[in-house]
This record gives sequence, structure tokens and C-alpha cells, in this order.
Amino acid sequence: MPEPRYRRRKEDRPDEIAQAAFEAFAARGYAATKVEDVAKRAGVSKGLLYLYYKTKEDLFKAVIRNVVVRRIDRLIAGLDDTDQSAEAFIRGPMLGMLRQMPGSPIAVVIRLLIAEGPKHPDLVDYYWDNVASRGLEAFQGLLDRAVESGEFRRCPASEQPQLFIAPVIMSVIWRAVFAKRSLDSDRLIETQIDLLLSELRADHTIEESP
Amino acid sequence: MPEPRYRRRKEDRPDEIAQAAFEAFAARGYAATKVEDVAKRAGVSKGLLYLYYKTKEDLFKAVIRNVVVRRIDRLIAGLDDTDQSAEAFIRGPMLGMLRQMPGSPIAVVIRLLIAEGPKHPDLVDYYWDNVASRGLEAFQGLLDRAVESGEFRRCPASEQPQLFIAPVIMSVIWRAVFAKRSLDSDRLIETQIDLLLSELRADHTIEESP
Amino acid sequence: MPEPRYRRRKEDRPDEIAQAAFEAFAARGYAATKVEDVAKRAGVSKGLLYLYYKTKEDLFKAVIRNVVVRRIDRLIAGLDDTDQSAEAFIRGPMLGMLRQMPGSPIAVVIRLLIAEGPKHPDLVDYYWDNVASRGLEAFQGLLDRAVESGEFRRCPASEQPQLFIAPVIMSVIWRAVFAKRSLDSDRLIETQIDLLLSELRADHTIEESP
Amino acid sequence: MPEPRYRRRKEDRPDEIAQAAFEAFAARGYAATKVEDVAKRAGVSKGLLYLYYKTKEDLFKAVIRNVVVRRIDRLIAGLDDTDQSAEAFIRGPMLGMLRQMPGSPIAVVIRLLIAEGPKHPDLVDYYWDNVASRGLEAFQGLLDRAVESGEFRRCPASEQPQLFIAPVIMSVIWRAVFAKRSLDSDRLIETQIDLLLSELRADHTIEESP
DNA sequence: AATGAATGAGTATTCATTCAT
DNA sequence: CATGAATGAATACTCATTCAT
Repeated sequence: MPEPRYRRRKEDRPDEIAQAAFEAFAARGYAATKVEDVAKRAGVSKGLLYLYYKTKEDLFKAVIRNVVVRRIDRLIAGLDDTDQSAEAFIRGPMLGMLRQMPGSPIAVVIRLLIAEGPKHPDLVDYYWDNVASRGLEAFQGLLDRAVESGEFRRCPASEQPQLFIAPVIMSVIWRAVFAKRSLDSDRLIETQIDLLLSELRADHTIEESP
Repeated sequence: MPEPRYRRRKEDRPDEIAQAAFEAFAARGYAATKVEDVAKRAGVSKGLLYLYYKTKEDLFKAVIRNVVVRRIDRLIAGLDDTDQSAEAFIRGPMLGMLRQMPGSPIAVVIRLLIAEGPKHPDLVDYYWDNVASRGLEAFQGLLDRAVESGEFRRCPASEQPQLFIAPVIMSVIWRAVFAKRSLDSDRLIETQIDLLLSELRADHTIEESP
Repeated sequence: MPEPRYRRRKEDRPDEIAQAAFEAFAARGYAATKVEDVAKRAGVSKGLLYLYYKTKEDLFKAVIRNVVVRRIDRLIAGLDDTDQSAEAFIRGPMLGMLRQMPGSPIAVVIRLLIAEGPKHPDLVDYYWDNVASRGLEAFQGLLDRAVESGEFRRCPASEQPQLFIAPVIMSVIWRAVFAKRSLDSDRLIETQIDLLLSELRADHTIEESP
Repeated sequence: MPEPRYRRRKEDRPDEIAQAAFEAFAARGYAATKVEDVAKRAGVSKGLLYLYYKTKEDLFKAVIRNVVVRRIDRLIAGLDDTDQSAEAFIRGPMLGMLRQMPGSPIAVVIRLLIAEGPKHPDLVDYYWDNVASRGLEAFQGLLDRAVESGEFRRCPASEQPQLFIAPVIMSVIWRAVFAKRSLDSDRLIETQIDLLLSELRADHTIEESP
């Protein structure tokens, strides 16, 4: 008779279930996770789960939304409101976030989207609208402001914010697939940022090979 | 309908089936693909499919191997045998390959590995041994030779060949998830290569921000 | 058709299903019985059956155990505890049991073991440990006590308890195979017991052929 | 390229196939034996097998008939033609046959009939008509002649020839099911014959318990 | 609200049988 | 005659979902 894992407060139930589902999906993937396992993990009966989520797919969507929504707003607020220089922000709070991503729930969401996305276009739309495009836009805004202020120069790097994300995605994938073979993702991300910043800095001088 | 019921092409069958399976997996993912659909796509009965592949998993493995093996050897041969300068090789044949990857079957394989890899560790091992580690080693070799010859200088970029791959992986994922939202992956890849080469060139002068 | 869809009788279900399975196996043999038929016979869905029995084989084992366990203990208790003379016990309760066997569920179990035993060694082990060897030992014990008490004499018959069973097995097989051709199994069994007892009785005088 | 197991003489083919089928059925049972395995064992293609036997069931029937027909006639001839005394015949050639049965192909046929008989009533009919009833009748004839000649007396044993067979059947079953646990079937059979003959002999004196 | 017994459509796999070669 | 590639009906088992209690 183990203690129920979560307190019995009605209002929390849906979130508790979504949290349990997130853990289960993270561990075994969406398709391989049984609704019953999620219910057990949440300390709840299958029937009750179905009271809150009409289908397994609903549950999946809730998970994606939950995990993402909790984090993305904070991130974007940081991007928009910072009074640091762009470089200071990038090397500071932003680098911190990027380094955390490969080990964070976001990584799980990315994996789930890759695996299940094609079957859930509305979910992808949601993710795009609420996370990806907003994040990119906000970061692009940061770059643009830095260009306008003269901190950065306009160059290919200043118009492809995805380049900042690339090593993060790479690390996420690497971990998901090659868990056993370690990869120094911190170093990868830092090197990339160094490369990009050295290119972006307005005082940068291009040396052509002769 | 005058198709002959029997075609009796023993030699071709396994590949035809694997090809059909590849298409089916690419379209709907491994889990969501029914063996029967693969058989239909290949114009063959379920029974015959099982004559060549003992299980659905076997079929999956054959697909991965087929697609991969056909390409990787060519790539590595190019890396090892080139008599071009490193930069010329990277900007030439290698850039060509990298640009093709996001739209090639390799992209599908990558997606499949991300989605199904955790359930097929032996497949991941196979992919690691035969593709990833070999490719990385071969490319690292190219970088090392360029450093030794004085063409490149030793720097973080010369020791993280994954940085060359990162935008490719990013593009693969982007297409898989956000198919509808176009991404200029060619430009992404080229910019990254420019960044890396400008860092790697031996005559590069580092400008520190003051 | 006004049967309620749900009956919710958790406790009874496993036995009801095993009973239905027993009937189905008896009628058509293990291999030829479809799980779905068993479920139908039990008035239950396939899914529920699988809730209680993980595999068809499990179900088979449960059937064997159910049928057997219910009876063997009673039998052995009788053998061990009787205060009748050996002859009285054999001619009384034991003869009664033996005569019943060819028409009883035990006969079905025997048939099933003959047909399916080679594929289920663990089941055979179970049957041996819990039924055959226990039964033989208990009966051998009865014979030994009778020899020690002077009621029986030591002779080949007193050391081969299988001789008491032989006509029962013969009748079981006969019925299973030649159902249509009647056999007076009662008489067969009684004659055998007469033969054995006349040999076993201590006051027996052996007449050698000259 | 192992040598084909059987010489390529057309006329022998059906028998060779039936022999291979017998071995396969003996080893794994009818249901668990694949037609392909039989074909391989016979060194023949599936197609050719089907040229001689229209269905797997046909093959089964041929096996039963083959094995049985080869032996039963000899046995019955012995029963009918002997000029020995009944006791001499029983203790001599007949005991020899009975002792051989548990290890002979007949045992396999018995097992197969028990397992598959219910599904093949015509086969059972055939077996009854050509083996069981003929054998029983012939043996009953021997007993009757011995009674008429004064060698045996009329008693329950003289009218139940099955009693001679019972320990043989028991041994067959025992071996089939409890292969691992040895049983001295020779001794069982001999003891039974001793019991029966001592009862049958005309000079037998019945001792009643007081 | 809460439970978990009950349902049944869906799917991988097998194997007797056929038939083009 | 002989082959074995090809077929597809048959069947054990799973799991999302429902609903009587």
C-alpha cells in the first residue's frame, strides 16, 4: 500500500496526470506508453484519467503544452526585456539556457515531436505558433536591435538565429540516440557561440584568403 | 489487372521489399506502418515478405542498413582519398553532400533512429559503428591532416567535427517537424561552413573585443 | 439478449474461464481450440480472458491444475488416513474412484497431457510432482503397510502400483479414441483388482505349473 | 550439398515421404509438424510431396496405415496359425511383441491417434477395423480355443483380452508423457501376464479369503 | 467523483496449399 | 516430374476506451 504519489487536491489532478504522462513518454516514447501506466504513475485510475483527457492523444497534447508553456514565456521575457548588451545576454543567460536544454524536458518534447509530429499536425502548429516561431522572432529581434545599435554588424549570421540553436538540437539528438557515447555538448555550444559572436561583432575584420 | 500473379524474381525481392518499407516508414513512421501495407506497396503478399524478413524489426534493420551502407562508403572514400586542400574539399564535394542530406533518405533514417532507436539498441550500435563513428573519424582525420600540413590551425573548431554536421541535423529535424515552414537549409549550412573555415584557416587573426 | 453486458464478478471469472477452457479443450483438443472460442463459451471477451491468463499456455496450465488439484488431495488423504484393511480400502473407496476416472475430467487431462505434454515439459513436471508421483507413493505406502502388517505378501504385484492403474488408463484411452465402440471399463477394472488382490493376499498359495 | 537421403526411384517416393512424415510426427506431433519439414526430411520438394498426398491430413492417414499394416498382419497370422499351447504362445512370441511395443512405431501411432483421433473419425474407423478389432478378435479366438481345448478355464480374464494390453498401453503413455522418469515396462508386462495366466490355467484353484 | 472490470477492433506472424517455371 | 516462390486465411495477443458500480 504505497502512499499515493500526489496529494488529493482536485484542481491539481490534470497537471499531476500530465506530469506523470510526461515522465512515461520520456522513458518509453508515446506509442510504447500505455494509458494504464500513466494512470498508475499518477496514482489514479484509468477512468479518472479519461475524465480529464478524452483520448490518449489529448493527453499527449496536454503534455507538450504543459512542458513548453511553463518555460517559453520566461525565456522570451528575458530576450525582450534585457538591458544588457546583446553579447552579454548571449554569453550570460542565453548560454545558460542553451546549455541546459539537452538535459531538460524540452529535449524530450523535441524527441516526441520528431517521432509523433507527422501524425499530429495540429500539435506541430501549436508548437510552432507558441514556441518555435515566437522564440525565433524574439531572438531575431535581439539581433536586429544589436545591429541597429551598432553592436553587431549585418551579416549572414545575424539573419539566421537557427545557427545558435543548431548545436543544441544536435546535442539533443545525440543524447537521444547515442546515449552511451558521450558528447561534450557544453563545449559544442560554447564554441558555436564564440564563432557566431566573433562574426557578429561590428569591429570584426574579414580576412580573405589571398 | 493482367499483372501476372507470380513474378518469381528471387534476387530482386528483398531489395524491392526493403525499398517499399523505406517509403512506408518514411511516410508514417515505423510503429504506424503495417506489415501488410509494406507488402502491398511492394506488390507482394505478406507471406513472401516474411520469407525474407523474419520479423518487422528485421525489416526495419534491413532498411536502415540498406540505405546507409549504400552511401556512407562513398562519402568516406572521398574523405580519405582526396588530394585537394581541405578547404577545397570541404567547400566542394563535402558541401555538396551536406546540402543534399536534409532531403535525402539519410534524413529519414535519422528520424527513424530518433523515434525508434531507444527500442533497438543493436541497431543504434550498428549505426554508430558503421556510420557515425566512421564518418566522424574520417572527417577528424581530414582536419588533423590539414592542421599538420599547416593549412588549418589547431582550435576548438578543429576538434569538434560535429559542428559541421549541426546545421544539417538541424535542417533534417526542421523538415521532419515543420515541413510546412520552409527553412533555407542550404544557406544555413553554407554560413556554418564559412564560419568554421574562417576560424580554421591558419592565417586567421583573432580580434578580441577591447 | 437482455443479458447485462457487464457482470462484474471478479472472483468467479478465472474459474469460469478455466471451466470453459476445460470443456473446449476436452471437446477439440488444446491446439485446435481458439482462445476466442473459450472466451465465448465463458460468456466473456477475449480481453478479459487475457486479463486473467497471460497466454493460452497459461490457461492450459490453469486448467490442468484446477481439475487435478481438486481431486488428488482427496484421494491421497483417503490413502493415508484409512483405518480399513488394505483390501477393504481397495475394494471400497479406491475401486469407486478408479471406476469413475474414465468418465471424469481426469481422463481429459490425461489425454491433453499425452497430446501436448511433449511441448510443455514444465507442465509435465508439475503433473508428475503433484499428481503422479504423489499418488503412486501414497498407494505404494498403503501396499507397504499391508505387507508389514501381514495382510499382503511381498510379491511383484506389491511393488508395481501401476498395475492397479493400467486398466484405468487403458479405458481412458479407449474412450478417447474409440468412443463409439463401447468397452466395459468397470468390469475391466474390477477383474484387474481381483487378479491383483488374489495375488497379494498373504494366504495365497502359489501353484506352479508342473 | 549433402547427398539426398533416399535413392531416386519413383516407385519408392510415396513410402519414403510417409516414412519421413512418420519420423517427424513422432518427434513433434502432427499439429506441430510442418509439411515443409517432412519434405526436407524426405529430400523432396514441397510440390512433389503434394503430388502424392493431396493434403497434410492425407499424409497423416498414409502414415498411420503404413506403419500399422506392415505389422499387424504378421501378428495376427501368428495368433491364428500357432500350434503351440496358448500359454507357450503367450509367454513366447506374444510376450516378445508386447514388450517391444512401448518402444516401437506402434507407440507413436497410439499417441498420434489419442491426440488427433477426435478430428479424424474416418482414420479411427480404419484403425479400428484393420487393427484393433482384428487384433482383439484374433486374440479372443486364441483364448477361446484354449478354453475349448481345456487348457484354460472360462473366467473373467478369458473374456477380456484387453487386460493383456493394458500394461502395454500404460507403458506407452508413461513413456510419451514421463519420458524422464523411467518405468520398468518389461517387468510390468510380465507380471501382468503371470497374473493372467495363473488365473486362466485350468488347474487353477481359487482360494477365497475366509 | 472514482474505480477497474470488461470490451473488441487492430496487427504481427505462421503455414498449408498452389502454380509458373 | 520437380521445384520453391508466392499466396492469404487463420489466430494469439494488445491496448485504448467504456461504463456499471
